[in-house]
Amino acid sequence: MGRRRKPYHHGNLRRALLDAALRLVETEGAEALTLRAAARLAGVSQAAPYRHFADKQALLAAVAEEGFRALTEAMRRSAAAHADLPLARLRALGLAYVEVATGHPAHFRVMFGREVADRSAYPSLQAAATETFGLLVEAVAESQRAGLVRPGDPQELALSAWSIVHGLSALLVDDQLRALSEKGADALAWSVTESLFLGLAPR
Amino acid sequence: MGRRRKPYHHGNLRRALLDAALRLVETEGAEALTLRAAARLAGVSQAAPYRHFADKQALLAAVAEEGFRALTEAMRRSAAAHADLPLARLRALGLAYVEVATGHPAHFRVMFGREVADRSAYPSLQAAATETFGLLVEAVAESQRAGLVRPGDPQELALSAWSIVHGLSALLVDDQLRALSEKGADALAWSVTESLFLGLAPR
DNA sequence: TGTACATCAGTGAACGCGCGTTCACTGATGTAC
DNA sequence: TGTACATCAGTGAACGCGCGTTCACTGATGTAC
Repeated sequence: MGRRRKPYHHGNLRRALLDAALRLVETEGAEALTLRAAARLAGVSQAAPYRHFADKQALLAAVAEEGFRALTEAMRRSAAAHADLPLARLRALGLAYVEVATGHPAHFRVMFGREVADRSAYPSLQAAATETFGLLVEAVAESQRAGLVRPGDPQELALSAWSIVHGLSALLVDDQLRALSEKGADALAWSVTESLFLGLAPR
Repeated sequence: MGRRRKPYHHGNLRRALLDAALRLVETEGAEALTLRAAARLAGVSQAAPYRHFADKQALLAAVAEEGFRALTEAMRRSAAAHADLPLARLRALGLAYVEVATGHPAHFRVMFGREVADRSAYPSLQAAATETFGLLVEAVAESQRAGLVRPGDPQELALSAWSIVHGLSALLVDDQLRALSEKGADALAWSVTESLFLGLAPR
């Protein structure tokens, strides 16, 4: 009762800190993400985050994990549009990957960079990343069953797919292609997945 | 004449700072590279570097540039072993790329990361990177002339090649594949370039 | 060959900064009886 | 339904740190005459 403008307890500070961290990363880049800045943005004292995150690494790991979840979600959604076309599904996964990466470059960097030094200390982060890759493996296997992808260890073939879309994403995100091509990320992603299916060798 | 153990002038401090910076990056990672640490390692005062580098960015840019030069050199050397086999040359370039990256992970990160915020401020860095990519474009064009790579804009096809080897390199360097495969980097690079040539689709 | 002097390459001390983290604390909540 | 008390989630001040950068300086070098 009465004014509750500044309640002592926040309610869901963990969530609020995570949101603040995401906003910081999106708007000012990964190096702007400090515990103090996140606390500031969430409107609490600089010591408050320690009730919810053991240290800075833990916050970064949570941010990275959330990134993998969002990526997986976007890829799944994108593939769902091609329910009964295995190859189109596989390609949609790749295109979505590049789109998410270029749409959230700083977040992408946190997901893959060395900011989280020891990933094995954060099993749920590890799991989220594995799930993302799993989508590709599954789609490759599916396409193999339909005779649309050549035989071979699906995990090995999926790694090629992952490499090519991850590589393009990294080059785009790191602004390496600016001088090279005036094409948009989506056009490049289309061209690169084309090469992935056809190969460089003539048919 | 006399003792010259501690001459006032260093001789080639710029080079010494660059070497120190490289050693720091190699042994302790990119975040250990500070102007002060480089000065310390070179045995000069912390203000001395400013005679040779405008600021920290300039040192980082020089480190990155040196990385691209070494990469280009390694790729060239590697391709030279297959003088008259265009496709083997192309593959050798890719394998060398992955080998250099995984052999010098921290250096690789400085080359591609956002440490150097604005690459366009360092034309010679820009040029060094362009030269590296140029090797791939040239090798693709060469293979096309020999009928070993399908027709198409060589630059576009080379981007696929770059993406796939860069992606694999990035995933390896960022320790993303530990859980996935017990294969070595070279075996993965071999498998991935195989996919690049053959494509995923059956032949 | 000698000398005055401009220029260059270092020194050493200091600045201000924001950071991660710790600490003793206090306000709020919820549970046992 | 009321109350004592343990527990929890925040506060605010402080710590030590290493960093990039600036400044007035000094030692060394090389060049004009």
